[in-house]
Amino acid sequence: MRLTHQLLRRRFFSRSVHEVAPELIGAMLLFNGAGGMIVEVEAYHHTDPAAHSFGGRTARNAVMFGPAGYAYVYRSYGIHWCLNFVCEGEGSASAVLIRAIEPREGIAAMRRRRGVRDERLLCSGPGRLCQALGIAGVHNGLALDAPPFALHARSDEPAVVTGPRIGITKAADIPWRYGLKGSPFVSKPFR
DNA sequence: ATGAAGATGAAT
DNA sequence: TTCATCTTCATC
Repeated sequence: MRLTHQLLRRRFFSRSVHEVAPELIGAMLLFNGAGGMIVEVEAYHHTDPAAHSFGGRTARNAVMFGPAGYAYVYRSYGIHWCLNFVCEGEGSASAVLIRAIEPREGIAAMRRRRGVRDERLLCSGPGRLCQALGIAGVHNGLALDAPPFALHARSDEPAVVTGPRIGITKAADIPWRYGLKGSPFVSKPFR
């Protein structure tokens, strides 16, 4: 893989979550050398009733209230782990949920951790991609610009599509899911 | 102490 | 469509 493109630093994430989310489409996410291109994300602004931080600071969402550029990892449905990138200024408590990546690096390790061969089933979904990359609760609060994380800016501007979010009951109609147009690696098709 | 809901995924 | 699985948070 060519690493000619820029590493995403804290400044990249220190902006509105609605600017950062679409710009993450096409970026490269690596964790301990395994990962791929981000093809689907969801924006969670603190004013959004569906955001974990909406009801105020708790033990679980504390990282969301910290500075931008850190990983917020939480347990979903008692079984899965989900990865977010904290954005905006400290105290804003807004983040982007990483929902799917197109596998590029460390595919053998991903298959081993996931127990499936089909590349479309490796990282297409927030729980799946965490399992494939080996991301878990112990990684909550880690900086995104230092190992084991490595995030690289996209070199071209891809075609981005939007739609309502997945698995949301409150504010389900808010179209803050962003995806790479035509990608077969999104967790659910855009329409 | 208890209970209901939950930013999911896999099987049926 | 059902269900596994369990943390989190509000309520009693």
